[in-house]
Amino acid sequence: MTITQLYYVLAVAEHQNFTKAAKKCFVTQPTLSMQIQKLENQLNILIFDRSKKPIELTDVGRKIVYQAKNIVNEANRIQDIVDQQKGFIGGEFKLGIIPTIMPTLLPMFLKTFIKKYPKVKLKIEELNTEEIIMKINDGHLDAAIVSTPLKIEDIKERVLFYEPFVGYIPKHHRLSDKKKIDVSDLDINDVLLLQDGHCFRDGVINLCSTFKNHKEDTFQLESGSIEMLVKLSNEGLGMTLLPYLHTLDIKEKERKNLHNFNEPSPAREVSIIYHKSELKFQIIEALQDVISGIIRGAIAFQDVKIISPLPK
Amino acid sequence: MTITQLYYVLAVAEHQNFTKAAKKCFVTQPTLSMQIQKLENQLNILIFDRSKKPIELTDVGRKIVYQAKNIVNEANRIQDIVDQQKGFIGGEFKLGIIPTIMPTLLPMFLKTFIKKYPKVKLKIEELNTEEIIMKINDGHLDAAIVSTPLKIEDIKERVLFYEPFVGYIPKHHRLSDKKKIDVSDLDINDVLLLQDGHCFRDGVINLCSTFKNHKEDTFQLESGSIEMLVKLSNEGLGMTLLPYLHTLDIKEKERKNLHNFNEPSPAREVSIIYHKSELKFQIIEALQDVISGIIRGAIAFQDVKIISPLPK
DNA sequence: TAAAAACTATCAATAAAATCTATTGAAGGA
DNA sequence: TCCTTCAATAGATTTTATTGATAGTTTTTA
Repeated sequence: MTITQLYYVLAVAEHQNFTKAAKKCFVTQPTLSMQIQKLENQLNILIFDRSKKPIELTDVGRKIVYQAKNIVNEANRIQDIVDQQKGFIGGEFKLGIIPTIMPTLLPMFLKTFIKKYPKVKLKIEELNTEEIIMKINDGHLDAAIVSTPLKIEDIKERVLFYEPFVGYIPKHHRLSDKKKIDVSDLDINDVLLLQDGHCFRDGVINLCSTFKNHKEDTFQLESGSIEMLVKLSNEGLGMTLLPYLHTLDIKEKERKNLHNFNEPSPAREVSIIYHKSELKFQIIEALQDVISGIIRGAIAFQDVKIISPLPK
Repeated sequence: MTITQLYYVLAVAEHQNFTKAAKKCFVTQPTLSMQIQKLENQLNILIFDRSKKPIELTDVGRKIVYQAKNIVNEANRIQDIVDQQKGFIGGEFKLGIIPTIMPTLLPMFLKTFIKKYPKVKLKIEELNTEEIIMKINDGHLDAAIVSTPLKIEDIKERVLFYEPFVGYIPKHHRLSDKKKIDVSDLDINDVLLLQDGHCFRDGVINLCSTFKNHKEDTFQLESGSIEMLVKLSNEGLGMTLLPYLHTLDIKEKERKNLHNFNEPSPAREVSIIYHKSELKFQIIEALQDVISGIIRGAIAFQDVKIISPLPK
């Protein structure tokens, strides 16, 4: 059994077609056919059911593909280990970012980063925290930028910055006259939230529950984007909370609706997280450096109180 | 990079000698030298420092060996997946057992097991807990039967049974008139112990320390086998404690010296432990089944209190 | 201190394998 | 029935792994 054979199996499993898989592997179709047959003979089982069109995996085949993915992933890490040793900063790097951080942070650091580290091929994906954790664990992501602390086994966290929450309070709201708002002013039933699955939603709920009871299960408007929250709020549907960086995008005439919190302002902790194996650690450090540098100019630091991003 | 190359690297890392490693791999020494050189060239690093005698790993080498172990282990699991699918339970299986369990438990289950699973080639080794943990981690053992809980990272435990402690109290001993003894009766200075390195010794010490101070560093008779403990005890050198299964071997005329504990009787937890990668899991489950079945008939269950096998 | 032993690297030869081109054969659709 | 699609097969070719012999070191032994 060779790693190459496993790689071929994965290609066929993915494309459900020997010819296409062969192209992806830069070999001819007979090569794939023969190598996979050889593996099947050695194991004395069939990995693929060739009678189905398109080709399907057998039951064992499915298990073998799962394991083969593991093996190929682990094998790829050997090169990473070597790169790390050499201090080489380059190669492909897959970074996940949660939706409420992506649109504000990415434009701030991306240009600087690719200029400083031109050999790194950044592949950035917008994912929610749950997906990110899975993908870090199975090696589909090298690192991610999320709201912390998560305290997950096998995953390390490095804080990038603390992003205060800012209240967005439309005209005629009961709080619109207060210059600075306080956590104790908040009422969960009056705060517009993001849809389920966003950790910023959970952070806000945690913040409100500090003083009030849990959310009542009455009708509640929920939105998929922070931009939309602002619009809904302008319609008079309630106040909302924004992460500080999002307030930089608020239009001039709406800025008067922004109300800072009394210090210590509630804030979310934003970190870069990665697997404890610390593969591609040099790139992770490079990212941390660049982002921290950029942020130092953007967020004037204040006294903050970190709100957990975890549900319940 | 091939799995074979990684396997060669592991062999050399283990034996610190190309020639011996080659023998273990059933190839000639030049094969190893060349394949490892090829890998080193491809990665453009040195895995081994050949200037040292015996050969040592370089810093990167150490990391690569760690990862190579992962990969080779995961690769071996492919065959296990196939075996599992076929319901095949066989192949070589290396089992470690601690000295205080070996002589009583092994005869009880061995015949049944090899009769039920004739295709499994059991290789059983008597080792102490420390050695067992090392060998499970480096893959020299597939599983082991030890006293638990150990709670060691990367090693899983499955409880087989709870084995109560039984007092062996010779004539004229201060406790020999009590029908049932109590933990609080014990005095560490009066209990014959096994030599250092036996976890049963540590268990007994833990048990005694529950009520008394630590062992005083005066002269103390210590024995290497439980059989010997009984003999020493018969000589009037003190009482001793036996694991329940050992009491089944006590001669008829000495049985009157056995004194059970008041419930909850102190007991040791006996488990089968194995690496978290769960290689050869079907065989581990088969062993568990057979042993649990046998034990159900041998130990009438009672209320027990588990004593930790760990020193201090 | 010289000789022997132990050990790894190198070389050329060879056995084994992976891969390629060309072709066949089977299944599905027009 | 005749294409088209696609995997399997055959035979040739290239690549790779392995071997035995040997050279060059270092370590051990006498």
